[in-house]
Amino acid sequence: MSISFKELHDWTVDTETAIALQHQLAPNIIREGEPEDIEHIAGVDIGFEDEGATTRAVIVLMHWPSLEVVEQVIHREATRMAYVPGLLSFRELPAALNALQRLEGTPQLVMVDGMGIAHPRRLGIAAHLGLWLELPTIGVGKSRLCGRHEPVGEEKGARTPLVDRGETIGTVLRTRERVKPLYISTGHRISEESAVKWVMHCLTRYKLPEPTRQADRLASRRTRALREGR
DNA sequence: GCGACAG
DNA sequence: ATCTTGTCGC
Repeated sequence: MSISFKELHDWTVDTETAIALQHQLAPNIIREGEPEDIEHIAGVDIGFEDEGATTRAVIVLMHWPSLEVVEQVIHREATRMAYVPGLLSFRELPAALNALQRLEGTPQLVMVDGMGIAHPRRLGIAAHLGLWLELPTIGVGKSRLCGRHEPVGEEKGARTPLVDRGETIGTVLRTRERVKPLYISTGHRISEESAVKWVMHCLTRYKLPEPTRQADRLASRRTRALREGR
């Protein structure tokens, strides 16, 4: 897919600049909407190799509603920044964008590992990516960054709101029985309700929705093959 | 000042 | 995130 990459080549910034940028960008996030004419959904997964020196971005493009993988991209590049809670997007987005640029197809919805607006400054990696792509995005987190919530029901589909400073910023969702719940939050151009609905739509027999699960699976499979092959 | 802290 | 084998349980 074609994207505008103006600042991408020197995106490394210091902590204060990153935080200022988040404060500046967050107000532009659109927390409502119902993505339409969905034909393809993309899953984004970021991993690290060489003790963190290399960043690996995996993109999986999947057809809806068959959930069949139609395209995949694995991109590697030098890691730019260290991990700092709250500044994840500055560390992982460059690689994700370069990987997306290599994607031939274009998704109408994107799912990302991590938070959408369920972030201290309401600009988690999924929200930041959505703003950049101007596409609907959903944050699919495996653990909590901020906010509090009541215990979640045990049955699949059980949910409870994630609240921070009096504001509902996401949904804690049980995607499978006897497994830790996921933290779903709006990224951009989609309502919380719709975000949860799409995650549910993409669930099969696993904890993660297919887009991110397939991206994860592809990442570990290739990494393993590479290791065993040398 | 003391914890908490996506991936 | 990543390092790592087997093992207990639905």
